[in-house]
Amino acid sequence: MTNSGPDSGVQKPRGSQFFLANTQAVARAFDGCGEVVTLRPQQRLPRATIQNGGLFAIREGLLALDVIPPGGHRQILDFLMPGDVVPAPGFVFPQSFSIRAITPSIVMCRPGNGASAWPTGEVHIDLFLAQCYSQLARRNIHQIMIGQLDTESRVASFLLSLAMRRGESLGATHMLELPMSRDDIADYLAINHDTLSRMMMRFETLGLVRRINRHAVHLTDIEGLGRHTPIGPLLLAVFARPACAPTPS
Amino acid sequence: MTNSGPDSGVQKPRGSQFFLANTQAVARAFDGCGEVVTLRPQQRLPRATIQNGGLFAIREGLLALDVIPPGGHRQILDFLMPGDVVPAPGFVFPQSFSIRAITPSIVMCRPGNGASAWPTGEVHIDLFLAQCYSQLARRNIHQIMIGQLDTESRVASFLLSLAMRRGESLGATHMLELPMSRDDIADYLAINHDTLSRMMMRFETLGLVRRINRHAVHLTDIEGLGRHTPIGPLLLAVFARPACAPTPS
DNA sequence: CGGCCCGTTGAGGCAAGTCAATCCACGTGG
DNA sequence: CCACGTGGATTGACTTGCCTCAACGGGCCG
Repeated sequence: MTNSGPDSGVQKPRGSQFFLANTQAVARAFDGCGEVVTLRPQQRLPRATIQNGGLFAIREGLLALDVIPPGGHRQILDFLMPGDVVPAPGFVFPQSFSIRAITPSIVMCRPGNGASAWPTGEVHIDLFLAQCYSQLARRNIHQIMIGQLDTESRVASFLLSLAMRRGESLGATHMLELPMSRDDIADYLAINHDTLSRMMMRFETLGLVRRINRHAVHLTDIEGLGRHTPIGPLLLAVFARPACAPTPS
Repeated sequence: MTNSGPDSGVQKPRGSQFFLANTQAVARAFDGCGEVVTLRPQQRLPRATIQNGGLFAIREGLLALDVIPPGGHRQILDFLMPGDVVPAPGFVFPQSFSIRAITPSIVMCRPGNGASAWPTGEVHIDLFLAQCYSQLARRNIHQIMIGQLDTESRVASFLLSLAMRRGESLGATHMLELPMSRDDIADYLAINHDTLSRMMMRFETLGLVRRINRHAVHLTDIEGLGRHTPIGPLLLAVFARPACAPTPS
């Protein structure tokens, strides 16, 4: 891997500017064509809304995309942030899927799945294709994390990817909020929360992170964390920019 | 949803007819706008082709979508069959991803990712949105399989899902070809091939399957297999129809 | 007939899961 | 301002399912 080294920090200055642009573009595209839902923590999008199909765009807040298969444990497929767009048709079995707010959130819901839902030829559709690809890319990475990394690598990858998604470029150190509970993180990483806790403690004794409180950690050694995951480059490629969005012409 | 209950068996006569229709629609949409590549077993799509981006449609054969992260093991994200369409932008890190033929295959490659690649307003774009959603749905299910099922359930789920994808509706018994190697299956299920082998043997002694030869098994007790996976309804929803395709109006 | 590759077994170890106890942060009410 | 209760987080002891590694077997092809 060529860029977990010292030069990996070389900043592509895309981060927050692009992020903002993307979020706003999404908001514009959804404007006036669907309901806007406000959610309080732990509240879910109404099932009816989900079963209507369509697209969900995150306007504000942090949310979790949950699945609870019949007779199974909860699993979190993704954490959603402003600018993310999730297509309902990906939820093949709507009663098992839900979108749950972790912090107070605003979600825009746009009905209709096909291109016909948009005025023909409009750029919006490219935007949503890009979002769709982005979702796919994230699932692919997540799959790799779950499928072949051990606990240590998973946790390190998670912390790094979250820091990357949070927008700004990464320095040597980074303050990271973790609004979600340990259970949420554990369910995202497909490990149990005891093991997660042990691993976080281990990272602390290794001097990689410092716990501020329940909902915030200070990543004191980004590069060190990077050495604990084999997929640093992949994470950068997927999470360091909000989407494989088309460059606006 | 309405189709997990006992009435879910109520056959939407989707199976093979729809499957054929879908495959043909995809072929038409790709016709004349990109190269057609023929692959022999274990051959991969040229890296250059993948890095060009665009979409890949399977015309014939069985293929595997591989990832080999830098320094990691091979992982198979999906098995691809005729009618499937995979968007390259999902491969965030093209040098890690590849499309490999398992049986002799034909793949159509269409350049361009955005809607602009298609004549505006054409139905094709709906078709590909649907395919994109279908990919997403499959990744979601796969995630659940890897993330929370034990070995036994994974193998049972795999056998069932493969039988479902093969088109026809399932009876009490089913002849299933397994053109891929045990290693391929193991890498798809994120278990090692020793464990997989043990599990297949176990299913045989339980009377659930009968091994015909290296590349074929007879599923002698579909319902029994179903009792070994908690996610039967999910599998049906995702795999029993080729895609969440738009109903042609 | 012989070699090779793929698949099947077996023995043993370890990482991670389970279960249960404890700790701590935080809010509440006296 | 402090005792108290609650729920999340941490820790420890124990168990186990799966991986590892190594040997064996059996088709398949030259």
